[in-house]
Amino acid sequence: MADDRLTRTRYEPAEVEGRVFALWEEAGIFHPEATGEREGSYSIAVPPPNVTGSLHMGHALNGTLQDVCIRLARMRGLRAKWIYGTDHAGIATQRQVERALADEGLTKEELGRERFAERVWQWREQHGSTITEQFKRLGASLDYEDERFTMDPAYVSAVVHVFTRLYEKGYVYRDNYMVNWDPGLRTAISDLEVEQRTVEDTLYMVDYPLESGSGAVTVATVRPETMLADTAIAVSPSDERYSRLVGEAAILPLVGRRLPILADDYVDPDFGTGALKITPGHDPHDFEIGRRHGLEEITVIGEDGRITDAAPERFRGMEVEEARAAVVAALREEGLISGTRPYEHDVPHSHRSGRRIEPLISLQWFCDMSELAKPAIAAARDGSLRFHPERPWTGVYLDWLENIRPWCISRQLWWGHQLPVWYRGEETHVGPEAPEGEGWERDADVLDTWFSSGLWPFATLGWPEGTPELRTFYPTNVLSTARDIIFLWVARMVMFGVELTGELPFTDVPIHSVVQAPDGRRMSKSLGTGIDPLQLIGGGERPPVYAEGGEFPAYGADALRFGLMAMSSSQDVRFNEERVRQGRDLANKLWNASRLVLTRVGDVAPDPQAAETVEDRWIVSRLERLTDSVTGQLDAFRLSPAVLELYGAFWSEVCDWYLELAKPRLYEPSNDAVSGVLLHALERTLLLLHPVMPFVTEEVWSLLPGARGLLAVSTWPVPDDELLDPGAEEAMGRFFAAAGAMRSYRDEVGARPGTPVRGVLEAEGYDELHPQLARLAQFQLEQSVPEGEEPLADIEIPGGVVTVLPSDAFDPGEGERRREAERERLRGEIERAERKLANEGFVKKAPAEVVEAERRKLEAFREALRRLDE
RNA sequence: GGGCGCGUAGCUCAGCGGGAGAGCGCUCGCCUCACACGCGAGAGGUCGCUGGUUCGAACCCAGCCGCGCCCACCA
Repeated sequence: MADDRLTRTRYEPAEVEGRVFALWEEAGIFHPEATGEREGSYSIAVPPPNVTGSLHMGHALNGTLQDVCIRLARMRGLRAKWIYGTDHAGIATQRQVERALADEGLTKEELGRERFAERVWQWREQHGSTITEQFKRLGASLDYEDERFTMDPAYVSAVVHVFTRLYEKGYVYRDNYMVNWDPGLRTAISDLEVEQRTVEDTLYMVDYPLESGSGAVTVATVRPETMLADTAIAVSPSDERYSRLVGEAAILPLVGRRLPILADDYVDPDFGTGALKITPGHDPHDFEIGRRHGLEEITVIGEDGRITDAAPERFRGMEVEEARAAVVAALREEGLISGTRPYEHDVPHSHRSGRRIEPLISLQWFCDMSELAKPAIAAARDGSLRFHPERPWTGVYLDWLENIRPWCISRQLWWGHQLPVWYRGEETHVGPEAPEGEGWERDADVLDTWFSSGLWPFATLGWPEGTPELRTFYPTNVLSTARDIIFLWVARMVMFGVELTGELPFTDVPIHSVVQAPDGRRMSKSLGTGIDPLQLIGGGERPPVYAEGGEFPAYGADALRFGLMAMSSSQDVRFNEERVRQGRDLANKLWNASRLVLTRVGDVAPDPQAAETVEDRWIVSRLERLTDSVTGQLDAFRLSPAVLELYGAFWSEVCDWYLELAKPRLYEPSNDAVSGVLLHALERTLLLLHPVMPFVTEEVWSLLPGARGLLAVSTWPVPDDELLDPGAEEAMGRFFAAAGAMRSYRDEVGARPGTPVRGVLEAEGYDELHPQLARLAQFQLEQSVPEGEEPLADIEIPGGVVTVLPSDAFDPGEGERRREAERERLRGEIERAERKLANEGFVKKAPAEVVEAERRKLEAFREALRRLDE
């Protein structure tokens, strides 16, 4: 009956995982039928990884979390679909391919746009399956049979449809406006792709001579090169120093342009000199001021990051840094720099290229978000969209939406969704195809990747077509992510979802930890702080963030999953290999406990009703409580407590106590009753642990007696109050305390291993458990103190004492030492309790039951001390 | 400049108003017929500091010190 596999004393993930995963795939359980009914269905759309990406710790954590939800739903009998697919990831992918081309000595310009696109598709062919294989290694039960890509034809047409629709509604528009220009990538980027970095700059004081010839206005700037595009000087309306100059003009040095001096509230009279040079072409604030006052917008820095022909000839073609030096030198020559000082401030940088952002006025496409944001705000307010944990993420989400600004959606890239916009002279057409007639040219720009990602939960299901998939699996249930893309992605999906489908795309948004490197830095490939999840699963080289170096053992996927769930809560955590090891140990423990049970049980079915002893009724009862608690934690997305509770309950209650208690009966020839309970305990453990540790649990499940299907589609247990037994729980609680006290006694007294201590049990409530207590505590319990023997000590246990008799287990001298120590402790406890009860405030104001409990404790301590002193 | 969070055992982290917890590490004893990736027993915390509220505070409030994150383009 015992399977050969059960002879192994180690659980070997490498041997099991591939085999078990194949079983799931063959059974097709990851691909639910699209019945057209939303009722009875459950879905999650995976945050699509970059097509050419590879699995990092964030994927592993988020993937596990989602897989737990999906597996739980599947076990509840729902048609559970975990929507799979990848993102074309415009900038990231384009850069990878460009780098590959560079290795061949090519540039994308040499290839041309079409051939470049072909190269990207080829690249995707080569690298696109990597991440899929890695998700499988993790055990992720994604619907691999129905994989999507954001550049699939159907997806592309969904994107075109959305763009057109939003254009027709007036939300999407084209404007000449100030954007964040990334000089490295040569494209505009959105506000969210900009990060502030602290930079050491020099603040220059520059004198601008007045047109009247009587003196000069001094302005402060950290970017002297932009003065070439100055079109005004602004001062505060309240600044008396300058009030007489308002309406006059200054002459721009090096250029000679006439600069009107105007008053604007934006200017802070207390900063710098109180006079501000206005450069509408290269500063967002100045741009606003310029528009308010109708100033000319001059561009001296081009999209290539070089000085344009709008500047004096001697500066043209220079890089920004170069131009700055040249301008400063020229000003110095003319004696116009009246001072400098070091200046530390935050400067926008491109999140992608790391380059300093060049604010430029550029003709781009924008999406006005103000109307779209309204229902997204309402959904979070009325609780139909729920973040987990609710605080602080609901607030973070709302703050952003309530201050939302237009979104620059066009990108000057080659890889992505090309804008469905055609131009002919002054005419503009928006739609899937060019209008009739000659001479229409398509806009060369592509959309921000997040524009297409925003459609993910429904475009993957075939929207805008009313497909069976869409009807069955939309709206989805859960969207799980780390906080870093709440704005970039989550909020936009909500806005698009409501606008386009009329429904929230999901209702629950668990926000999980960001896993940091063990040293607290961000995990990143470039910093060398990343840890490859696959090397934890299958073993591999330890990265240098670990001082000790060496190799990771092959912990296995279950171990990694457990470790990630255990270490991640709501706040950021440092990666903790110990948790992964704990997961491996748990898998091994489960394996070995299963071996014990499966190699000994009789031919019976799991049966909680077979309980015949207190300990049987106790473990059955405990398992119901565990089921209830774990289910609640999982439903609330509190994975870490759930997983730690499962660990603790299985290890200590099932293994350390119950299995040990069950052994004598298990080893008897006729063991049906205990077998039924043991199998029930094992079965319940496997069910509860399966979403987190699918591989070991499925493997053990296949070894259970009797024909059964896959654990992955077995029924998630519902707690049954009928099986609770508070009496048994209380009795066993006393039993554990007694066994603990007796074991401590043995240890402190230095009892010889294997030799029982003799004693007499003089306590209430152990009738049935007498022999078990003796066995597990290693005592030889006799009926009464024999004639002529002098007891050595009393061990206090719930409901009485164990009187210790002389034996050859230890030297009695040790006993007295221990008794004295115990007296000390009790005296301390009594003093503490007396002091508390002497406090009038406590006695008068604390709830009666608390005071009463304190009195009972005091009495118990006094009683114990009396017994010791007898 | 706004906002949020964190500081609990050597380490990584739970707990968030009624006598300080887990895993690892450490100490002691055990290769006990499921498991040494194991079993049993222990040691180890002024719960960042200072005030306050309360009969009672790691937990609530205020201030401070030290970290971190998000949002924000005062030249």
